[in-house]
Amino acid sequence: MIARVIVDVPSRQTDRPFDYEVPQELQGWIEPGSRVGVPFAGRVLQGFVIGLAPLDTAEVDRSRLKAIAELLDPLPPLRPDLIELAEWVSDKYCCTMIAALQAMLPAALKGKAERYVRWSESFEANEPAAAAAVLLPEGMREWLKRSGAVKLDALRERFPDAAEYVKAAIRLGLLEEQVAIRDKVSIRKVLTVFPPDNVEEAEIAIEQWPARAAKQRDILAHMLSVGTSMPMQQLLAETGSSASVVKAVADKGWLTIREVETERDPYAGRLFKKTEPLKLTEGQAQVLEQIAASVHAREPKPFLLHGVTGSGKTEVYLQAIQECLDMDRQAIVLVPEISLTPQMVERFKGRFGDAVAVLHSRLSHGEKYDEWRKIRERRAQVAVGARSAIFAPFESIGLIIIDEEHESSYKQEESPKYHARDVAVKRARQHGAAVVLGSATPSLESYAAATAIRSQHGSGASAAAALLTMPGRVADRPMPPVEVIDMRSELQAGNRSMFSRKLYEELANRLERGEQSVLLLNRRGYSTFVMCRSCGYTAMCPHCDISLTYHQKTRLLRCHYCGHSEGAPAKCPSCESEHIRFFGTGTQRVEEELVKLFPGIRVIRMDVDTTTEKGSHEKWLKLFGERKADVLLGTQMVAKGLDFPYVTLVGVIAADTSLHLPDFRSAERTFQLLTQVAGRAGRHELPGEVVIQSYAPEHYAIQTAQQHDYESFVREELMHRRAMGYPPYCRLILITMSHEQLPMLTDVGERFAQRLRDAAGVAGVYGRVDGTSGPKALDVLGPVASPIARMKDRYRFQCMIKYRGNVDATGLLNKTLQPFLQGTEGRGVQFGIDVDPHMIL
DNA sequence: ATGTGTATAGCC
DNA sequence: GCTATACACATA
Repeated sequence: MIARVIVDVPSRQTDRPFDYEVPQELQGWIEPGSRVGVPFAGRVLQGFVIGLAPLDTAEVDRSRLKAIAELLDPLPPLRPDLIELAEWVSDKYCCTMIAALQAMLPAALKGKAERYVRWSESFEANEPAAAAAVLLPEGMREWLKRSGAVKLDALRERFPDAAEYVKAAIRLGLLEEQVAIRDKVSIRKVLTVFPPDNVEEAEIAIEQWPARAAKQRDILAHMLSVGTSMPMQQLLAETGSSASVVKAVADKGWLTIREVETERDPYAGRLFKKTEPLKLTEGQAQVLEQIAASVHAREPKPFLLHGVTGSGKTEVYLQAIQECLDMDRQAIVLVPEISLTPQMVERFKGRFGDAVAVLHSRLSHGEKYDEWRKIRERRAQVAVGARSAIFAPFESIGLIIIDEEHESSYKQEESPKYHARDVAVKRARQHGAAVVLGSATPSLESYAAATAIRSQHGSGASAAAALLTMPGRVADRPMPPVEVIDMRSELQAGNRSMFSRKLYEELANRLERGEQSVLLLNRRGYSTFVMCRSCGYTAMCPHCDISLTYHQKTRLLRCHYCGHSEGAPAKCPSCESEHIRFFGTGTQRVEEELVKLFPGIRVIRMDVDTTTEKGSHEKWLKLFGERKADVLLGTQMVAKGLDFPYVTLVGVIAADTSLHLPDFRSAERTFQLLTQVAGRAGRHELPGEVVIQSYAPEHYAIQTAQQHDYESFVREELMHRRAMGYPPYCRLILITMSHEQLPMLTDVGERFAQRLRDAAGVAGVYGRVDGTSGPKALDVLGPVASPIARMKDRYRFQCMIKYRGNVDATGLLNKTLQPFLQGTEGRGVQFGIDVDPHMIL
């Protein structure tokens, strides 16, 4: 038997299965999905078995075939459907198979090889004279014989200058080298104390316990009164005793101490109040009925649920999931990372209790691994999590929900650069599951897929979807009135503050009434750079074409892209002027002004500076929820999914900073942000109000957001996209190439682009793709210098593939790239491919 | 002939 | 990505 193995080498050259013999003792253990250690180019690497085959089908000669060295898990961590999905991902997003496979597993399972050496008993037995003659540093011989296999690192640490001796001993055979793959984290074990089986006897023993061992007696009595096992730590805390005392009782045979496998539970000790299904509004009920019907029919059908903010989408999700669980099938709920707040988790845990596994990036590797195991071992039926939860190892998925489907956090920016929405649609097809894409502001791609636009052009990013709408808020609460303030006329009227008179007034009102406000600063455009006010010098990264950002906490300048950091200069390095200024974050400046205008105001500031610590995000929100602050001030993160009853004012400081970025989605992003943040006001009894400040109040993205008019926005935006020839009227693939030397890069870039055009020509699809609809076509734009023209000391150029209609663009790209990289032409040039890119910048 | 450095093919 | 290998060049 041979196994086809994908090895853990992130390179296109090794991106294919390698054949290995399955050794006798591992027959029956190894299956598709197993994680193994295999010898590869003179070392041992982790790999994944993606298939088994008879020995005679091996692609290389028997003599060249090596055997699998190690099996890493008793149960294969990948299910067959996930292997198939990985193949689909690697195809669609032009990434390596290993990158796709790794994306499906918790990081804890990315094992690395560790080297060991051990004293060879057999060598010593066969050639005792030679063994005795080998020169080794003082004490090493004894240590090695005593300790069995020792880590090479440990050996080096203990005998720092022994390299030559050790190498010689290995060459001779006196020391054996071993390699094993070790995981980053292991299953957590907790010392646990068990009470005695025979309670009566123990009670008698307590009566007769020697008086001078009162502490021991107390511990046994405590264990008896509790009656169940408990962690050692807990016992010590409850009795105020020490471990040696417990051990003494155990040695007498009255208690048992054992290591017990446990889970790291990030929500341990938290009680979630059980909630019952709420009565649905008519709109909610109709939507639920359609989704439930699809779940029951096991139809792999996508729905686009367009529900205004506050229309009660979450309750619909909850009840749809219940339908799914009743059929003994499982459900995945994706939420944007940023809105994966305790509030959100509480709603799911409250309804489904322990059946919920929560997966998000703030968990430690170990915690994530444990939540993942809960799913694989069928102890959880609902996975709630960010992007990567789409790969939750369920057996039979009935429903996949993507909340706030327009969020850009569903697109992974590293390889594999997948979009969770598209993966969801594919996975749903595999399982016969329904998909619900929910949003108050659907992405144009999804909206186009759910309406006629797609059928006209056949080029939507997602499959055709059915459109469901919930136009009204729960309890018929009105959408909050939105006022747009023209900041240009504020300036004309002599107001040079960042607050308009209106916003100032409303803030003052809220303070007086004891109500709360949310202030949003559209962060893009503001940054924390360093500039000299005499000569205009700005601090740049020496490795990347990007300005350094200033971190107040550490007083360091850091590069966002490569991590380079340096001390902040006291005077300008260029002109020696003292007038060098460190511009703080935008939110910081707003906070300063708020405090100046409203002395005594309690402000919670949420931005990257204040929320990097684990749990800090939750902490601030909790404080705000308890009304311990008057204003919640922040960047995008305050716009998402928050729900506080006393928030009656939402202010947007500068609505249009994101409007004029050179990105075709900038209007869409602005509209989404404004609509979402406006939805934070007046969700409960108290009516809400929204104030938007802008320098471009006539822009359609701001006008339509003011009217809460999604349809009008989409109509206008689609016209622009069509005129400019942008998605959803075409599709894009961004190819970024990088090299240390510019001439080499431009040369290779030109040649590769030409090769692509030739390939498209041969396939008969080469042609201009612009706004007008037409037959299928593919165009290659560029190469041009990337917006960040140098990163980590490498120059960057990019090409854009633009295509329309049913063109296999990724296939064409793969077929062109493969031979290009094989040959000597593309030497040293790194290629990065982003299918359906989000960041054009 | 032997050592040191550098480019690169092939990894099963 | 990494390593063994080949080849170039210097050293004795």
